[in-house]
Amino acid sequence: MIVEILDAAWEIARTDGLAGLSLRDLAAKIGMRPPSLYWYFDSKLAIYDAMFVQGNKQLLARITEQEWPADPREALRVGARLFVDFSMEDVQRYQLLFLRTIPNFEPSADAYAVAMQVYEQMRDRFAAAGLGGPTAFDIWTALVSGLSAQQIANDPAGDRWLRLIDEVVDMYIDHVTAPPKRRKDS
Amino acid sequence: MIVEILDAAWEIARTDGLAGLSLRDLAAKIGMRPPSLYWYFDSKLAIYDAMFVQGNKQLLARITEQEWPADPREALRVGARLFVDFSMEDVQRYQLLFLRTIPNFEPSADAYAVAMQVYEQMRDRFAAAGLGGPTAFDIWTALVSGLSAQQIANDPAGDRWLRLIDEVVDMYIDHVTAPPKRRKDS
DNA sequence: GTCTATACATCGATAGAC
DNA sequence: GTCTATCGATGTATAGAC
Repeated sequence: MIVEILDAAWEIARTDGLAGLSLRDLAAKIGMRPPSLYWYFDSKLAIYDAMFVQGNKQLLARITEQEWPADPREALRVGARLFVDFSMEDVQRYQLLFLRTIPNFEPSADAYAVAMQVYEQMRDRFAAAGLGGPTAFDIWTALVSGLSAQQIANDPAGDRWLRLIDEVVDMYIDHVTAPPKRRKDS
Repeated sequence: MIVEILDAAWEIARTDGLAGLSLRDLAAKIGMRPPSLYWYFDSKLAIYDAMFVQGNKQLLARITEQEWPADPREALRVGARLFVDFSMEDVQRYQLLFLRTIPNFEPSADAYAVAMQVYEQMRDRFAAAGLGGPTAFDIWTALVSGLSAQQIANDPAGDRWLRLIDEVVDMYIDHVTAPPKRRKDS
């Protein structure tokens, strides 16, 4: 039953926006009365919390199922595409997982733990490719996050930033594999 | 008076979230009754619209006032820092201007025109630095957008991504000034 | 310009019967 | 587990007096 509720919640979020989700509509969509929802969830925020977990688990599954090329360049391309695709697929899910947009909602400890699993999976996969330390990884997350954000905000139905992935990956690899340069301020 | 209303609106948004803005609270904050607001604005969305314009004008002013170094590398650093600083300063403003988070709100034509001015200002300044065409600019906006997004989402009070700006700019400049390489897929 | 009064919808949540 | 009934708050918006 919980699964049905969450499915309906996602569906409503996709049409009315994440903040547009109401317990009335949610209950109606599954042929229930609003109070019945409280048998499954303590509050509306608890529903957001469960959706947050669900979304992160979906992403985690993608990462696990993905076949990861041994070549670092190819691995990065695959990883970036995976993330941007996942974000574009469902903008409301993207908002819930990666932007702080619902007032008073922050993931519970349990939910946050799942999000951390996603982060660690990506970081470990990144480290396995031998592509540098924590700073390099922060730059990498900024690149992927930026491509997603621009794609979703400014060309949600197109591929204006999606198609830049290969070039960005090349830029990034050239950078992290280049010999360190003296800069005037160092 | 309009200015007072908008000031109060921003203040409420900063404490209750952008979506948490209510005409009741807004009127109360400036010693008015809710209906009086309708003398100044046609609706609540019109208030968001005015805030959207205000925020974009603030950013436009920053760009105009900024002293822009002649050296492209320095100019990019300054530009990136300007944008990330501006975003971090007021997360709710960042949400309103750059994320689509309020259900049913989209900027009016007039408001959108101001946003376009910002975009064109940045694009022209970028072109003036002789740093390449439209694709290069799209990559640049993705970089800056990604640094902002990560900084705000994951280290709002720190500088974990802010301090990566110099390195990212170097990476970017190395890329756009490098001789084009043959890639295996080209 | 600002008010009182109020309409009217919607919301999250609880009590308690079944 | 699900319901009816309902609370109390909140929301945007309008009519009309002053």
